[in-house]
Amino acid sequence: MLQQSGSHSCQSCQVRHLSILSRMSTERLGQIAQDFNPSVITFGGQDTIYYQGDSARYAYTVRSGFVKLLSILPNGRTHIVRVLHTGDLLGFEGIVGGKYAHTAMALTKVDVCRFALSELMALKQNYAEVDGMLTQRWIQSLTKAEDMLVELGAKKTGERLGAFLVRWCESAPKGIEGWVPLPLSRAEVGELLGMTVETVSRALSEWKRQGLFQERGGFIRLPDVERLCATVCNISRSEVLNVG
Amino acid sequence: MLQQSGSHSCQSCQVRHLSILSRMSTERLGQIAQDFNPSVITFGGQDTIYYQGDSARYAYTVRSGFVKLLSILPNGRTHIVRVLHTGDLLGFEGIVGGKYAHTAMALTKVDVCRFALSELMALKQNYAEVDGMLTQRWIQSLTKAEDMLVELGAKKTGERLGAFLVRWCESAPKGIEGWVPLPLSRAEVGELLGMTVETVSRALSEWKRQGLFQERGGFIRLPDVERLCATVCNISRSEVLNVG
DNA sequence: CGTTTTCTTGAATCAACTCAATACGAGTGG
DNA sequence: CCACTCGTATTGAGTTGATTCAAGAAAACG
Repeated sequence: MLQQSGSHSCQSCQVRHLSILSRMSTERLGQIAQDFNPSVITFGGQDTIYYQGDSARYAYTVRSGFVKLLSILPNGRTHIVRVLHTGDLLGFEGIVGGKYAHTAMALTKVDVCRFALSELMALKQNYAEVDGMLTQRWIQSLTKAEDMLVELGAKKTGERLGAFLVRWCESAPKGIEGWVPLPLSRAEVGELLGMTVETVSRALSEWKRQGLFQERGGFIRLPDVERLCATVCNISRSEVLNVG
Repeated sequence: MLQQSGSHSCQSCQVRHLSILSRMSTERLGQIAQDFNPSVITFGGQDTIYYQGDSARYAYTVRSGFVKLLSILPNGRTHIVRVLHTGDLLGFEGIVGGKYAHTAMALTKVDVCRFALSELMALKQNYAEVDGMLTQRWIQSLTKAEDMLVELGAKKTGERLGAFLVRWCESAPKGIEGWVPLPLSRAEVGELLGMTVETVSRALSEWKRQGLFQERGGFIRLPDVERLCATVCNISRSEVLNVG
């Protein structure tokens, strides 16, 4: 499934406040209309948005749904590098080296806004607001990647899974009554956190039994975050997340 | 040990070609002299350049020597996030959030060029060459961090160590006859790759016996990279433990 | 409804860790 | 120069956390 619904107007975009254009005034937005021609495209779950190594012509912003970025090793193993949702930018790394660094795959039905990298670069040069947002995004992605690196390098499986769940529930778009969508299979969680399906399943089952974790049709809930953190490594929430 | 040798001239800088100013013409360089006032500072091995969480006023470029960036977890464990050498930029993340994300520590005697973040940001705004270089650096660090993430998430200890050695020998400044400086203790290699001192030591000793790895006073050499890779990827128990 | 995929659970195995002891090397001071 | 220390590296033995292999149970799908 792949559906293209033509060019949209940035002015009327519902998720612009989450995008790299969030700092732009409405009048400035009008100016860019001629040089910036994004398309809105819809992908179905499991669809590939682009492939690792493909020559990169476009970058994308997620309008709705979830996307995973994965790195495929020569030996066939795959690792999920990042999971993206509304407002996140992907494919931008193409401006250095000209190739996509990962394969981007839709985890759910996904709406993206697609635009040429060349147009984005022009925008960055001519509009300080865009340049500032891009800078901010990179530093944030770098910080996030490095945080993950520390997770993988210095923590045990249980701690990693616990920290992941807590962070996910805090950052993902919330549903009702604390139920948060988690469009990842056990296997995918494993690929993200560097552990096997079985290990993920065992830990989640155990926490379910202890009333620390609930799940219903693709949504999850953590009834007692403090206690989960304590159980996982006998430390507080802030320590699990490594925040001051 | 900390020694400040006052402001230097970018024009006469020996390592400018490796820095974020590499793309600037000599005449353009003259223009920035009034607004850009870097200092050259020397640190001794083990000195801390800045601390994780400190409010960030400066960024630095490594002129010579090696620097480690480390993340310290609440439970006391530390993880080395990156090792930097000549030409690398550090501390730049301070422009978002205003704090350093890591502790930067000198592994050897180190010369850095220090400049105010505010000055760097002004430079970035006024000179497209600098902006371009920063962008490039940023994407490269992100790509590197994500590569490391995959290493930690999807590979076993031997594979990680092997890959690290090969990469190090390819990217570090070379000495004579293939001897490359490695200013990291076994413990530090472990902190970088998420394994214990003992595991690092065991693998290196084994490879030494097999003639795949040599070491002399802080310098290392890989006589047969191909065979090392072959050995590392066939993770047979008898080979690793040398039994049978 | 059966079929397929995903999830769970158990048992056995193994890689990597911890603990512990020894060896090496650099530096210090008698 | 040797004995002493201190930090680092090596090596061994035992333990354990996580994996692999395998078999059921539960969802999801057409």
